[in-house]
Amino acid sequence: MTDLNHDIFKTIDPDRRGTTSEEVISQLREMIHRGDLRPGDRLPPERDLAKMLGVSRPTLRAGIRSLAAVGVLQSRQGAGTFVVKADGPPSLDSSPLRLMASLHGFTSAEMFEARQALEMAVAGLAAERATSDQMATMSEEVAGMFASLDDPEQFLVHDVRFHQAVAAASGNRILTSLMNMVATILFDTRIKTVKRATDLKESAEMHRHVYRAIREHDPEAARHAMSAHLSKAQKAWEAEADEPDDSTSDNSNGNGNGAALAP
Amino acid sequence: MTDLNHDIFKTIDPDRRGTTSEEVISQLREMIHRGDLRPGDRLPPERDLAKMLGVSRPTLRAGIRSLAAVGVLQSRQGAGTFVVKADGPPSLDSSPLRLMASLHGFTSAEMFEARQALEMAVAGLAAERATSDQMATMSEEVAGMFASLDDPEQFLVHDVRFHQAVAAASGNRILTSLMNMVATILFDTRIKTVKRATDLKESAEMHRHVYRAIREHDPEAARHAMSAHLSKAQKAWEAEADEPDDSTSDNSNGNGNGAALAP
DNA sequence: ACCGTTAAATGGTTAGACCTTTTCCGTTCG
DNA sequence: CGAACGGAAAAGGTCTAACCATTTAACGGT
Repeated sequence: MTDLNHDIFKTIDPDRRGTTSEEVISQLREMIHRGDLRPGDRLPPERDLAKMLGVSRPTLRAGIRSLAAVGVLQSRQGAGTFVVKADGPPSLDSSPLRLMASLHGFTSAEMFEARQALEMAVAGLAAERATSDQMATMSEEVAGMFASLDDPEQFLVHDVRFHQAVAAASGNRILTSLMNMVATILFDTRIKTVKRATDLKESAEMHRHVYRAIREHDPEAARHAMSAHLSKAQKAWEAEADEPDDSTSDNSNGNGNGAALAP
Repeated sequence: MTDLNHDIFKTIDPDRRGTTSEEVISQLREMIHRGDLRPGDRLPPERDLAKMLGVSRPTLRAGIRSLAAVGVLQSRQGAGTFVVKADGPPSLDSSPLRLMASLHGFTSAEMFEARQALEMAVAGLAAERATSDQMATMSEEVAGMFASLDDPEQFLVHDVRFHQAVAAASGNRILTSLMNMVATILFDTRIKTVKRATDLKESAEMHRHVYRAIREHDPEAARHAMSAHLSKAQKAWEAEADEPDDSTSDNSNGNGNGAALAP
C-alpha cells in the first residue's frame, strides 16, 4: 500500500466546469486513471485531502460518496477510505441495474434472456481459450455437483463456481463483470428454485455437457449447451413462480457489491 | 408529476442495520421499488425530506448523492431533485465501467470483444422479433449512410442510430443498456476512426447485410453479419491506433450519463 | 396583455463541533 | 519474555447553522 503524501493533489481550478463536488470527482477519477491511486491504496484522511484539494470536507465527502456508490472507493469508519481492491474478478455494482429494473419495469424474462446471451458469449470464448488449469477447475465443480445431488445448497455453490470458472476462462473480464451483474439480481430467485431441488441430476448433466464442449474447444457446442442449460433453468423457475413476482425484489442493503453469482 | 406530500416517508428506524446514510438509501430505493416515487417525480425539498426521514440534511444529501451517482436521481440547483426520467431507452452510467477499466487495465481488445458479443446477441434477437416499423427505421439509417459517404460525421450519426434501432428491435432493454454502456466508452475512439473515413462504403454495405438478415428473420445470419462488421471496425481502429492509447481516456465530466452510442 | 424585475424556493457549499469505530502502542499480568 | 488488556490517537460518520448560487414563479409596471 503506497502512501502518497507527495504533491499529487492539485488544488481545484477556480474556473471549474460544473459544481465543486463534480470537480472533486473528476480529480479523483483522474488520479485513478493516471495510476496515482491504485487498487488497495488508502486515500489520505478526509481532513487532509480536503485541504489539499482546496475544498471543504463535506464537499470532498460528497465526491467520495459518489465514487463509493459506483464501487470504486470504499470507506471504513475508523480505518480510512480505500480504492477498491481488485483481487478477484472485478465486479460492477448491480444496484444500478436493480433500480433501473424497478424504474422501467423490466420483466424477469428479459433478465433471463440477457443472462443467457452473456453466458453463451463467455462459454463460446471459454471454448476457444480455456487453459488446462481452468478446465480442471470446471471439471472439479461438475464433479462437486454430482457429489451433492442430495444437498441443494452445496449443489448451488458448485453451480455458481462452475459458471465463474467458465467466465474466467473466457478471458474477458468485462463480459464476466456484466454477467455477474445480471446474475446477482437473479440470485435470490435462484436460491428458491434450487431449494425445491427438482432436477439436480439433469442440471449436473447439462453442466457436464458445457464442460465437455469447452474441453473439446468447440465454441458452438459450448454456446448451445449453455443455452440449453439456461433455458431449462428458466423453465424450472417459471414453473415455480406462481406469484406474479416482478423478480426485482430488493434485499441488499447498502451498495450491493456482493459476491459474483451465477448458476 | 404527482406531488407526494402524503405520509409515505417513514422515519428511519432507530435500530438500523448499517450507517444512517445507508438507511436513507434503502428508504429511497424502497420508495422507488414500491412505486411511491416514479420516473419524473420530484422529491420533496431536502430540508423537508430530511425532517420526514428524521435525519440531518447532510446525511440525506449523502444518500441522494449516492443514488445520483448511479443514475437514479438527478439534482438541479434551484429546481429540485428528480427521479430520472425513463423516456427513451434506459441507460446505465458508463463511468463505473470506465473506472474499472482503468483500475484493472482492461485492454481495448476486451472492450471490442465485449461489444461484439453484445451486439451479436441483440442482432440475433432483432432478427427474431423486429417489427415492420423497426425494420423500416433500420433501412432508413442504412440509406442515410449511403447518402453521406462523403460526410464522415453525418455517417457516424446514421451508424449510431442504426445500431440503436437494432438494439431497440431486440426487445431486450437490459442487453441494450449494457451494449450502450460499453459502446459509450468506445465512442471517442470511434470518432477518430470515422474521421479518417477510409471505408465508409464498405461499412455501409456491411450494415446493409445486417439489416437484410434481420429483415429475413435469420438470426444466425444477423449475428454473423454483425460480427463481421464489428471485426472489420476493430481492425480499422487497430490500424489507426499507432499511439499506445489504453483506450480508457476520460473525457466526460460529471457522471457520464451521456447519449447511447454505437456504430 | 406582455415583459421585466424581484423575491421565494431549492440545491450547493462551508464551517466547526462531536460521536463511533478502528487501529496501534504501551502497559501490565501471567 | 510474551501475550492480553486498556487507552489514546486516528479516521470516518453525523449533526447544527449559516450563507451562496441558481432556478422558478409571482408580482407589478408599462
